[in-house]
Amino acid sequence: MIELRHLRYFMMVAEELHFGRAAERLHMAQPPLSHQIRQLETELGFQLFYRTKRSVILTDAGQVFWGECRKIFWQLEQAVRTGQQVSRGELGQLAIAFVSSAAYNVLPQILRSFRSTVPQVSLELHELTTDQQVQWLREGRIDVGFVRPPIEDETFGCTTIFQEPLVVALPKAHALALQSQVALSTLAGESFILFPRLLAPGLYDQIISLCQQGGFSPNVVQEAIQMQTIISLVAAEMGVAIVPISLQNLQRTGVVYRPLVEVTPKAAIAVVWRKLDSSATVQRFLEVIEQVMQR
Amino acid sequence: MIELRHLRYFMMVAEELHFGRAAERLHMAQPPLSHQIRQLETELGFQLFYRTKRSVILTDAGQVFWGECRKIFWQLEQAVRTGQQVSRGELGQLAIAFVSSAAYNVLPQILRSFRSTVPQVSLELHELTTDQQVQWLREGRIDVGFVRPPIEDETFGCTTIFQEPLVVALPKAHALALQSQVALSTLAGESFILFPRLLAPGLYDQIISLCQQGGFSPNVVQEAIQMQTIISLVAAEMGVAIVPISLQNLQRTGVVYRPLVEVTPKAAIAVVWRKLDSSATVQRFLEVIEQVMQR
DNA sequence: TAAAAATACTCCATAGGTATTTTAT
DNA sequence: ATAAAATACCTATGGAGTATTTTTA
Repeated sequence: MIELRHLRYFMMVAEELHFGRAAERLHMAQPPLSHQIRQLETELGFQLFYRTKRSVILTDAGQVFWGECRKIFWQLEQAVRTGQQVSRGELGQLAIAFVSSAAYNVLPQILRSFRSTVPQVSLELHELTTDQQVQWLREGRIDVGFVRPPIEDETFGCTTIFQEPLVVALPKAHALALQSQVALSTLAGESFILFPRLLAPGLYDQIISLCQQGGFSPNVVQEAIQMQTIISLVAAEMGVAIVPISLQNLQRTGVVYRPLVEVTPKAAIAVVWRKLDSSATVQRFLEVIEQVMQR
Repeated sequence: MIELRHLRYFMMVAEELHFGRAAERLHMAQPPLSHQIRQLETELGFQLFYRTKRSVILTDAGQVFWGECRKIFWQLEQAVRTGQQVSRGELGQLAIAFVSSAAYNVLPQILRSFRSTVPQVSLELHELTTDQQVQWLREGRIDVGFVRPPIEDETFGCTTIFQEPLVVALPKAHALALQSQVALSTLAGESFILFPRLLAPGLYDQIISLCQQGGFSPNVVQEAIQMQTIISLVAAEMGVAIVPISLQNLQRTGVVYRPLVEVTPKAAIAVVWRKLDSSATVQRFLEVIEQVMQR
C-alpha cells in the first residue's frame, strides 16, 4: 500500500539524485531509504530510478511521477489549509436575514466589518420579517437573523445588539408636523398605519402599550408589512405611524419625523442563531458583531 | 505526520458515518480506527467529525476536507496510471528523423502502425541526412533515425529494416528512356547528379562502385542534398541519376525511371537509436517496426 | 438498557538502524 | 582505492488487536 512516506522519500531522492544525501536530509539512514524506494517501485510496477552504483538518475516514468507527486503534495497542503480556514470560519458561506429596519441601523456596519475580517466568506442576504426568519432558521435556510425580539424558541441563541427610541412619522402637511416634538395624547384621534402583530409581536406590543400610556387605543386604518411601505402610506397621508428612529435614514419627501414628548420604550434589534449546529462561520459573525457593538 | 492511511480511514468513516461499520469495511477493529482519526484531527488542528455517542456527522471543515481528499486520491491514481503508461512507452513524446527517401517507402506504414498502437505518444518529425541524424542523436535532439547505413558509432543500435534495388532516373526526352531497361555501360558518357558523399557514404559508395562495375567513373556535374532536388535536376535535363527504386513514388513530369540490366547492390534503410538511455517509447517504436517488417 | 465511541493495555509487524558486502569508476 | 548502493540482520516504534468503560438516546 502506497503511503505519503514513500512519496516524500521519493521526492527527496529525486531532488538529490543520491541515496546517501537524501537519507541525511530525511534524518534517516541510507539502507531503509533504499528499501522504501524499492518497495514503492514494486508497488507502482515500474522503475523510478535508473541506478548504477555510481549515479542515480530518474527514468522517464520517474520524471512524470515526480511531477504528479508535486501535485499531490500541493493538493494535500490545499486540503489542510482550506480545512483549517473553514474550521476557523474564515472560509465558507453565510446566509443572513434581517428585518427591513435593520438595514437602516446596525446591518451596514456589521457587514462591512465582517467582510473585511473574513473576505473569503460569501454572504447571502434576505430581507424577512421576524417570524419568517424564525421559520427559515429552523429549516436551515439561513444561519443568522436580525430580528425584533423577543424570540421564544429555546434552541435559538439570541442577543439584543441595538436599541433605539420610537418617533412619530407624520405627513408633511399634518398640523402636528409644525411642532418640534409631539405629545402622545395629541395622537389619540389619528389614523394609524401599523404592521400585523405576527410579524414582530414585541415591537407591536410596545407601540400599542405606548398609545395606551397616552390614553387611547390606536385606530389602525391600514396594515403594511415593510417599513418602507408604512412610510409611503404616511407620505400618501393615509395616517401616522410610530416607528424606530433609524427609519429617519429613509428620507422620503412628504414625511417628517418627530420625537415624542414622553419617554418611549426602546425598540430593540437582536441577532438570532441556532444554538446547536452553529458553524464556525456563525461564531465568527457573532464575534464581529460583538466587536462592532463595543465601539 | 499525515499518511495516506489516515486519509483512507477518514474517507471511509465519512462515507459510513459510523466507526464500527467503517472499521469493518476496512477489515480492522474499531478502536485503532478511532485512534487514527483522532491522530489525524490533532495533526490537522481541527475537528473532522462532530461525535455524540449515538451519531457521527461531518463538521463543515470535515466536509470540505473530504472533497479535497477525493482530489488527492484521484491525483494519486493519475500519478500511478501515467507513470505506468510512460514506463510502457504508451505515453510520452518521440522525436524521429529520416532521410528524404525513407518518406517514400518504410516510414508511412511504420508511423501509421505506431500511432494506432500508442496514440498517446506525440511525434516530432525531422527530415535530415544520415550524418545530421547521427549528430542529432548524439545531442539528444532526436530519439530514433531512419538512415542509409552503415553507422560506425558503437554506442548506437542499428538495424537494417528495408532494402531496395537501384534504378536510373532519366529525363523523359533522353534517348535511353526509350529502352525498357538500361545497361550500365551505356551510362558511361552521361552527366551524373549525385549527393555529397558525406550525407550517406554507404549509398554513395554503392553507386560509385556500381558505375565502376560498368567500366567508368561517373561524371558528376551537379550535387544536390535532397532526393527531390536530384529528381528535379534530372527533369531539367541536367543529367541522369542512380537512385533507390522507391523514388518512383515521387512521380515528376519529365522524369522516367528505368531498371538496370545488371544486378545492382541493394540500397538499405536502417533504424538507429542510442543503445544507452533509450526510453521505453523508443523500445515500443522498435517493436512496432519489427512487427511491420514481419508483414 | 443497548448501541456505539472512547480508554487501557497488549502484541507484533515493519519502519528504521547497524554492520557488511558488492560494484562501478 | 573509494564512494555509494545493496544486502543481511537486528531493534523498537507505533499500528492494530482485545477487553473494558463511558455515554446518550
